[in-house]
Amino acid sequence: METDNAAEQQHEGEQWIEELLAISQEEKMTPKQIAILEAAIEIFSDKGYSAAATSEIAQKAGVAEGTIFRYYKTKKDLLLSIVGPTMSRMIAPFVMRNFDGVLDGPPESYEAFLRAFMVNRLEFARKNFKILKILIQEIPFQPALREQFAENVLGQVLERVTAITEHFKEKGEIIDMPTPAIIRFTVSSVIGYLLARLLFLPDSDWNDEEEIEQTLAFMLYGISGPAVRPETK
Amino acid sequence: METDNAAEQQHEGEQWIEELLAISQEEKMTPKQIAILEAAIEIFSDKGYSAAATSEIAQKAGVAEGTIFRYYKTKKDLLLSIVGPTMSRMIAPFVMRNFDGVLDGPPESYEAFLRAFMVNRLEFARKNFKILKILIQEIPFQPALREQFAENVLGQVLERVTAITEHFKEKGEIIDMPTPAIIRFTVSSVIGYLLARLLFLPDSDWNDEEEIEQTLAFMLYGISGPAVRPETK
Amino acid sequence: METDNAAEQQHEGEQWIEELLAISQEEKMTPKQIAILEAAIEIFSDKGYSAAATSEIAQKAGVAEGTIFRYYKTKKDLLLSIVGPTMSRMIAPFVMRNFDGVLDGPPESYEAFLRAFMVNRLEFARKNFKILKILIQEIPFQPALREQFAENVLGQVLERVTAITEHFKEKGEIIDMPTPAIIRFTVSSVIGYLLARLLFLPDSDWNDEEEIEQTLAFMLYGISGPAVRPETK
Amino acid sequence: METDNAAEQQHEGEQWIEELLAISQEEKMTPKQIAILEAAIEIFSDKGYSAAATSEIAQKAGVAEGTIFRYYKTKKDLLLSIVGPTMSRMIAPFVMRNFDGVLDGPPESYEAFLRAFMVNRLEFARKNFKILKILIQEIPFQPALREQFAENVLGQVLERVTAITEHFKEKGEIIDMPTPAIIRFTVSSVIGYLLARLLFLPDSDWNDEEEIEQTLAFMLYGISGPAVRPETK
DNA sequence: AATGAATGAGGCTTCATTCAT
DNA sequence: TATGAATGAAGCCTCATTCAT
Repeated sequence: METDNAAEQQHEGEQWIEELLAISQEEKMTPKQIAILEAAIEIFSDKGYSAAATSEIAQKAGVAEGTIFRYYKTKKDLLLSIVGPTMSRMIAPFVMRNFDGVLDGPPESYEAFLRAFMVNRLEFARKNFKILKILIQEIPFQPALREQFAENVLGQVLERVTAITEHFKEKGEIIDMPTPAIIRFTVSSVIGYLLARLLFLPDSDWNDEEEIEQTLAFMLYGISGPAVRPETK
Repeated sequence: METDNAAEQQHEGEQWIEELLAISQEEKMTPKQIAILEAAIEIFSDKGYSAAATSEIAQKAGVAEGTIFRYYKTKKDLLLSIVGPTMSRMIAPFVMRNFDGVLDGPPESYEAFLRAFMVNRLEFARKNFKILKILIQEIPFQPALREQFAENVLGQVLERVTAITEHFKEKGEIIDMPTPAIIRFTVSSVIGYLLARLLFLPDSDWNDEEEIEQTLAFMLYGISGPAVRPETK
Repeated sequence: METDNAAEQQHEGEQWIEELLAISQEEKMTPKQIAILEAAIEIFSDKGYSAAATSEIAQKAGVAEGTIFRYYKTKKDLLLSIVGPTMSRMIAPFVMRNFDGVLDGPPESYEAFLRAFMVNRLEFARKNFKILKILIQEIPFQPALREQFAENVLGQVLERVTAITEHFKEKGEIIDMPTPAIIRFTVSSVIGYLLARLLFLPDSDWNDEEEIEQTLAFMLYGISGPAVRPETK
Repeated sequence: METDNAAEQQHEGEQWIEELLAISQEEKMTPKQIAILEAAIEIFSDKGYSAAATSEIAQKAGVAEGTIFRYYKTKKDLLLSIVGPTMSRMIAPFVMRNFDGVLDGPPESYEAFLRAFMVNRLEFARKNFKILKILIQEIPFQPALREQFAENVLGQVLERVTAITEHFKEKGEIIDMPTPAIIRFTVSSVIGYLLARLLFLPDSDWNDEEEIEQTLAFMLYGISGPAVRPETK
């Protein structure tokens, strides 16, 4: 964590590099390849995939134009090499048993589960912000991405999340409403927070802990005041 | 409503044309100009602004490529001519007094207000879905759009919505939480519904009335079940 | 003459219009056609023939784009309609007997002839400056113009000027040097003055009468000073 | 000189290439870049800058159209890269001390100076004829060129030439007439010769040495014959 | 006679990709 | 392995010219 913060302060927004370095050791990436990815993320994120020029990426990476195409057959390959693995890591917690890494054991309560989930994914989103931006921008236009997304997220993740949701519904912690709706509500709320936090107002003073608690309270109890709460009549 | 649905079935996703035709009568658009806009919306929405070729737009519109540039000085002009006016109409209800057109009078309750708002904006989003998609995709890359968005939405709309929210907070219909957070929660939930309804699963069988009621219930009372509701302990 | 000066002061550099109006009465030009010529001269002169757009000419002339092509089949036609007649008028004095209009009778002396010639052609060049600029710019690129120029100037004019020059050579007023060289010297000197006067330094204070006398003195006696004059040794 | 003539006969009008090759060795031009310049000079000179198509230049140079833009960002850049350096070399003799390269020492007489100057600049103009043609054609329309011309020629050269002229005026070799007029006379005469020699009648049989002497005689003593020479009366 | 909407060929320029070094 | 010169297809845009009104 401390080294993490240090890295963040050194060059804000490039925290993804630690993840990438981990991969690079496994997959034997050369420094040039890393530089290319780093530059590509920056420029894809800034200008969009279509408007980004490979020549500009090469320049920013400090390599020759041709070098990019030694590592990635096409520009689209480069894009997929960036967002593909991130997509896998994005949904990693869901495909592990018992949400390893998110929860150390089986979640005691739905609230605890949601809280752990938010903390964990906020951290992830912060570290991979630029890549996620590229992913969101390009999913509508890249069938390859859409497919991978559909298979993984709408396939595996939804299945897993549905199971969890229904588990807590049976335990009475969640009201009796169609599971898809419940998932939609929670996902909307969490993503709403992430977008506000990282995209729309990244420079505000955010008290993450407090905001997460408020968002949790909203998801669980809504925003109705005493005047309309049935139980307080 | 019925004619609306008929139109939808005729050519799905081109409902915007009725809005546009209304404008065309006011602003005297020629059939060719309408065809250009129609084609541009389709192609921008499908491939993204940067990846869309003016030659393809011309072909789809059934005009010569040069004709596009008689009406719009540049490709970017064409983009702005599409999303600019839509942006204005997007926020139109917020800048009217008492939400004319959304509510006939001042809203009796926060719930009634939210319900009217959702119905109204869902209708709007449905009619302008492709343009809204273009708008969302391009806002990050087009300073001109960002500016207009910041001025209008973050300027006028937030001010208006804040006032309404605080009005109902004072009346006790909304719990005592920071207004920005409350706005974030409601906006997230509404947009979450719109996206699921129109973008992610447009082909599902949606019972809009019921979904809206459920979303309202979520926003007001949350998803906690009897096991955790404080008052039922 | 007085009206002439008045016109000059009204809008400097458009004196050609009087010549044009004279023609228009003969050739029945409509006001629109005159406006087109006027605009074309301005724009051809400013940006060059190739870089001038017919649309800009139409706009400046206050006519529709198509109207130009009712009077002139092509853009090149328009050019030729401007410079062709001016070319004829440029050499007009040479093809008249006894230089009518330049000299009232046969020239008494070579000096008198040169003086009258300079005064007369300076006046002409001043009135037709923009057209002459177009002519000089385009002669290298327009075979039609080159042909007309070769036929008229190198044909008729040179013949006439040669005759005059040799007439005065026989009378001993001009030294015994090849006639082509003599013509070259005088033409260079006269044109050199015209260019300096009208093109390079049009805003200087010019005393035309004095400058013409000095140029005459140069042509006749050169610039050698007493130290090298043979006769003054 | 002989090799020079040989080159001229091989491909007429491309003598500039020797100058360019000298530069290319210093500035490391590739053969393709030289071919592009060569083709551009030819075509700009033939059709004028505006009417020249980069596609035609590429074809004549034997390269792909895109290659031009690797070396020159824009078509205008290509133009400036051709005429800019030539402009510098055009005035080079004037900015050197004592006219190095034109005169070996300080000029003994005004006549000797003028003779050396004519020989030297005729040689230069012959070698750079096409580029000079482009320069003259485009100066009125290219502010960048006009500026450079004004700064260099009207700035440095005039100053230098004025000094020389006044030097010889003091020595009595030049008559007492305003210096600007004297400069105009000489420049007109020299340029008149160059144009006749290279532009108007390049195919005549020219005896350069004799023509230069005659032109010198004209500049110094004029064309008046014995009948009107004051001193011979 | 005059218009101006429409055309489409052609202009300049960009850029992903290749390949000889 | 890495380079970067070279490519040429494709992109955006201009403009002379036509033609129905």
